[in-house]
Amino acid sequence: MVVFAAQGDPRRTMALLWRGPDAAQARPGPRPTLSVAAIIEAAVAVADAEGMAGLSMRAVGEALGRTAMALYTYVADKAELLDLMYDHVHGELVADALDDWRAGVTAWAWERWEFYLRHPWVLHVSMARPVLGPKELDSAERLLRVLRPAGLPAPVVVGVMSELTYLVQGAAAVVNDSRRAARETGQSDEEWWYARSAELIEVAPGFGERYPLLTWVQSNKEINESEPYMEQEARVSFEVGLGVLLDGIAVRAN
Amino acid sequence: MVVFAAQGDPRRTMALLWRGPDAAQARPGPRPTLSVAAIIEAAVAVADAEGMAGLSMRAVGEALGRTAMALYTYVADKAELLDLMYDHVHGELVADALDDWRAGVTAWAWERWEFYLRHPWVLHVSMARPVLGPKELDSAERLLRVLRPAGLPAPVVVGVMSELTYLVQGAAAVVNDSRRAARETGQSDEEWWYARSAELIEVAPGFGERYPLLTWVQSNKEINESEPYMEQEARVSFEVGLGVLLDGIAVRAN
DNA sequence: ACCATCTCCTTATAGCGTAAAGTGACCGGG
DNA sequence: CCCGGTCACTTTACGCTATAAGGAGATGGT
Repeated sequence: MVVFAAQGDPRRTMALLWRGPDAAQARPGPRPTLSVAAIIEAAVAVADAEGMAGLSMRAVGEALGRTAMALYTYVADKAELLDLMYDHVHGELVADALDDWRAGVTAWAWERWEFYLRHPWVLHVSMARPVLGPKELDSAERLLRVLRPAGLPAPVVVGVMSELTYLVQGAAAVVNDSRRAARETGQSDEEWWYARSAELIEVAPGFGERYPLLTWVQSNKEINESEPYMEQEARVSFEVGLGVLLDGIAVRAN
Repeated sequence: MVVFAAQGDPRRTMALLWRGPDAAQARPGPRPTLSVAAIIEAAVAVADAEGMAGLSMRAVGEALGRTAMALYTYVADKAELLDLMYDHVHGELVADALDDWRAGVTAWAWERWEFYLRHPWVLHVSMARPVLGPKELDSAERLLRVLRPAGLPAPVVVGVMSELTYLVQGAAAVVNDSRRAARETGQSDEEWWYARSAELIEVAPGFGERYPLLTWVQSNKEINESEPYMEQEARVSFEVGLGVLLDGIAVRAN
């Protein structure tokens, strides 16, 4: 369900992204009862609540008391709407440079973490054809400002920027997917894991001999029962991974 | 389009994964003309060629000269088929420990890179409810063997393992998505980028002043015309990111 | 007042996973 | 040797998706 930038009329989409909707001048025909902004807001609400799979033109229209087709007066198609949604929510991101690049990168990473948990559908928008809206570009520029105090050369900065993004997105995706799985199947992480490991032992006897290292890392985990299993797993991996990555950056800093 | 493990009868799926199909004993009724193995093979071929979005029960059935419904004699549903496909292709992965952990991790990473470019649909299978098939677990155990010579404590190993996976998957996803976009839109990376940057300049004058750091990193790129733009971008980011991460691991090694 | 124009609706199409029911081939027991 | 139970496979159908096409009705400029 990865989706690309609108292909119908990129110029139109870019104008909507950068100039906002055209000023309403008096014209024949009934007065519009919706607006691009209202549609974006409703669509974000639907996507936040129902996920990317639940984001349908019908659902957005219904949230606004209209039919699906009514939306096509305001946006070219679903891909354009998604571009607008994507750039819109990037306005929530504000992390900027701190004197200490390490503190700055850490703050940036946690802001992103929260952001992707708040808007899981954003992870399903492809980065292969970036939207290039103002809010997305603003947030990219700010990440570069955050990294600047480390004094890395340009090619390394680009690589590190991508890597940080992949790390947060990958870990956040695990949390999002496990929450969705728990909701859709009615089975919590713990219930799922308990059932699966029982089956695994049954069907694969001699697990400990065949997988000594998996058994080793698994047995060395401290489990906090107050947090769903996969969420804790992903969050701790994120923290550790971020620390290792920061150490790697430090090697090349200054 | 992220998909989870089969939920209908996990025990059945686990048996298929670990024991293979049951031995065929003579029974009334017409002889089967298909097999789970043949269906998996055909489904992988369809998914490799058409992507996750093109993987439909109808398409797989057609590839085998049958209807979609014929498959349901062999697999419980599409989710179970996907689990079987997922574990099956993990049999292609063979990277194992080398004396030098750095060389070992590098070899592992590039094997994964090629793997995800060969099977783009694998990136759309969620890690929140792992399949837990033998081939997937074998490859996880081997990654742990690759990392062992670095002598990291167990919690760090888990974090690093996830981080390496997120890095390869994230970068490979960009390549896969850009190839798919080029195929579906008939517009190469270069054509797309050229058109979009022209629109960007038109709609956002003063780009250089508003985005000095983006302008800086962009102008410091060497572009090799023989490789599609986004692919080169992703591959170079992957190389650089991997190097930085290895440096970070080295800080904690021994 | 009229008409061009615009918003919004209804209808229709092709494709998805899969439930339900029908067809006919095959094997073991009488 | 044939018959009844069983199984492979097909057809049909349902509700879901994005969106093309065309119609209804409201509005502002002339």
